[in-house]
Amino acid sequence: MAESSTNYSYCVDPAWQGRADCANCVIRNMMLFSELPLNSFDNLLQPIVHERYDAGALLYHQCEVGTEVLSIRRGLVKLVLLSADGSERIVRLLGGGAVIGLELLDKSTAYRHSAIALQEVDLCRIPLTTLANLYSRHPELCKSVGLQLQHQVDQTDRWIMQLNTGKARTRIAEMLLFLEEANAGQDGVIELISRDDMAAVVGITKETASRVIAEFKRQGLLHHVTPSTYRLETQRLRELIAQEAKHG
Amino acid sequence: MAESSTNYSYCVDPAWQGRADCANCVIRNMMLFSELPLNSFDNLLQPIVHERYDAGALLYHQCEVGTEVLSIRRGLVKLVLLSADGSERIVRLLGGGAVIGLELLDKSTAYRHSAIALQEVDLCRIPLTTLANLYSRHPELCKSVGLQLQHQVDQTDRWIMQLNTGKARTRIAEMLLFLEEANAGQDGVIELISRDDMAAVVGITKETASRVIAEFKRQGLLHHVTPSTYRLETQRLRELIAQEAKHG
DNA sequence: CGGTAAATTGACTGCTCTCAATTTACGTGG
DNA sequence: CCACGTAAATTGAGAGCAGTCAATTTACCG
Repeated sequence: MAESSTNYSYCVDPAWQGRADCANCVIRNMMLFSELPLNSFDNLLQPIVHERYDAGALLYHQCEVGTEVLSIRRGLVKLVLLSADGSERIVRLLGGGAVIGLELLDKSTAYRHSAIALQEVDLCRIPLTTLANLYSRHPELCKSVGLQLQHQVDQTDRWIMQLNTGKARTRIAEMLLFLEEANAGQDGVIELISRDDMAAVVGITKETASRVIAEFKRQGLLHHVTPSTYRLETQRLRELIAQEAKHG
Repeated sequence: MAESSTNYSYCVDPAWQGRADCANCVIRNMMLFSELPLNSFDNLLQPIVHERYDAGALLYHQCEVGTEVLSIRRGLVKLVLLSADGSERIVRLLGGGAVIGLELLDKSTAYRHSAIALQEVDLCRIPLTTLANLYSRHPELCKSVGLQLQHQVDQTDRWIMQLNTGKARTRIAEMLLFLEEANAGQDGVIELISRDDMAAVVGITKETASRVIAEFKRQGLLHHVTPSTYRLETQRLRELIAQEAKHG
């Protein structure tokens, strides 16, 4: 199991930031406020801030008292649970369109996970007060929140079923296909995550993850494209998964 | 992994049923409609039906087209995902106060799991039309739905972290503690689930589950109380879990 | 009391973990 | 641009835990 030896740098001063322009948001149709009329964002007491973070940045920390919900515009974010003994487990990977920190709406004051950027990430920080403000004028916003939660439930169900069941080879294969979908992978080209992160996703050790990935490379299921990206042989990966399943 | 050799009997004609009396519901304060005024339930076009099922009854089936959300009043229900190869995985255990089938609100037509009673279960079937009806008059109902979803997210996170991580002994111990909480166990007395179900919960084989439970009995962590119930030594179980963690 | 399903137990295999060594990749500073 | 240092990834060897298959016992329902 992965050790939490890493000290994630807390990005207090993000590389890029500014007041968000929700009305002209490029991916507005996938975002939390997609159902709201364009003029809803005038006169907000607290502005919605648009920020950019580098890979590795800590967006918020488990148990930290929070006052903002984060809407991801671009890039991949991991939600991590820390256990008593220092090991950590990744319970979700979320990309553009996802909203994290929604547990704050549940009367609680603290975030329930640590959220860490796995790639360069663009996001909007939405203060709870702003959300309450918008909500009072647009109750239908609640439906969007419900959809967000339902998506997270769905992802976690898949997490258990596909990524945390079966042999290591199968799990890693499923994880690669998952990454490909999350990345909206052009032509099956994805950015791999670290072996530690793979291990924390599928519940094996980093050594086993490394062995499996190395084997996949040798078998031509993974092709080096650029220093940081790989192309997946998605069809063959799917066959491999089906094969393991049949064997039982 | 557990095989889906069992054919669950579809309980079309439940043992006990009648129109629900929501205004006088004994556990109204934990239910979906707890925030609604008492007179909201008059003039409903479609009645909310109260039903009772035996252990083993199939409440609904994965992929079945559904028109009702189920509010559990009493008893334990498992949500099961079936994989391509016939193996199954339990992704949630829900008791009184939980609402299942909420994925139907998400524009989808089919249930995403199979729901099966693990004990005698009392529940209310709430037609989607009734829910829409109530919702139009009481938008605050949306908040209750959000809470339900958030609870399910929280349970699934714990599921991955505690019940699907570590050695078999640890997982089973965590599962027993989970059952104890779900049962609101009097004095730590719980009704055990089958070894197959345990296996499908924590992701091991039924044989390993059996070995661990047998060992726990021998070590006095589990005491026979009645033919169907056992008392847990919760404190010692917690110590066992902490022990395994330290060893790492 | 008999029949069937569930649980237990055994023996053996095989996968994954663990610990350790080595190689590769990467960012920094010369 | 290259040299260097550190972190990440790869690989090996051995042990241990869980999976598999099979036999036996126990529990439960009629």
